[in-house]
Amino acid sequence: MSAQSQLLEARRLAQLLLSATELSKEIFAEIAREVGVPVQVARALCLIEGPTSMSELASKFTCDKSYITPLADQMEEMGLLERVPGVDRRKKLLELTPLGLTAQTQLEAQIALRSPVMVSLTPTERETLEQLLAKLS
Amino acid sequence: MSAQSQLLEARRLAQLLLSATELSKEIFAEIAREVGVPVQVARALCLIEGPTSMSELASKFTCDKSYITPLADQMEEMGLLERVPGVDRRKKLLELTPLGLTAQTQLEAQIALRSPVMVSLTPTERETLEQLLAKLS
DNA sequence: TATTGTTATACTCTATAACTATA
DNA sequence: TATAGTTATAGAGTATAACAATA
Repeated sequence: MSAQSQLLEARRLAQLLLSATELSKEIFAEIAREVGVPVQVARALCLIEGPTSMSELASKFTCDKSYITPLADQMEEMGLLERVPGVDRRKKLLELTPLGLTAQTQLEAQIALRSPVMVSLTPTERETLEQLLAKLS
Repeated sequence: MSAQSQLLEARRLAQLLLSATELSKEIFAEIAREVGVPVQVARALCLIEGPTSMSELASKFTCDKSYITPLADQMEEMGLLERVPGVDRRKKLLELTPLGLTAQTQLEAQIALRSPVMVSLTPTERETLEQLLAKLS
C-alpha cells in the first residue's frame, strides 16, 4: 500500500473514531439534560456505586481530587448525595441519597437503550467492535 | 439480554471508544512535539491543502472563525504560512510556505506510520473497524 | 444588507500549589 | 512524614458579540 493511501486510511479511521466518541458524548449529554443534571454530575452518578471516597472518585474520573470538591458540593446541594465521615476520619465517603439513586437508575436505563453502539449495531457487530478496539490499547 | 448486561456492554464500548480516541490524540500530540509545532498548529497543517480562507479552515476545524485569527497569527510568526489577499478582497487565503509544507509532509508521514489503527490492526481488521464505525453515525 | 476577518471578553473544564486535619 | 480533602488561582481551548472593511 502506498504511503499516501496509508495516510488517507489513518485519517479516515481517526476521524471516524472521533466522530463516534463525540456522538456517544452528545447522546450522554442529551440523556443527562433529560434527567435534569449537568453532564459531569451525570458522569459522577454513573461512577458512584456504594460509599466512595473523594480520591476514589477522582481516580475513576481520571482527574485531580481538587476537581471533585466543587462537584461533590454541587451534588450535595442538589440533594443527590451526602458526605459521610469514613472510619479513617480524613476520608469523606460520598453516598447517593434516594434522589441520587433514582437519577442514577434513570441515567443507566437510558444509556443501555440509547447508546449509539446499542442502537446501530447488532450484538455480533458489537462484539467485533469491542475486540478491535481492545486491540488498539 | 438483561437490561443490566446491556448497560455494562454499552459502558464498556463507550469506554473503549474514548480510550482509542485518546490514544490517537496522544500519538498525534507526540508527533507534533517531535516536528516542533503545537498540537493545534499541527491540526491546521493537516487541514490546509492549497490556498484556504480562514472561514474555510474554521469550518474544517469545526470551530468559530474567531479562533482561527490567533492560530493563523502564530503560524505566520513561525513562518509556516502567509496570508494572501483573495480575489474577493474580504478574504485572506492561508498558503503554506516551503517550511510549512515540509512540516506538513513530516507530520503526515509519521501519522501514516504510527497511528494506533495502523500499528495495531491488520488491513482486514481496519476495514472491518471502518465499516462498524461508519454504521454508528 | 450580508459576509470576512479581527478584537475584546468570557466561559468551561481541569490542573497546580499551598493549606488543614487527620494518620 | 504522608494522605484526604479544600481553597485559591491559573491555564488551555473555545465561544460570543461588537466591529471594520468589503461585497
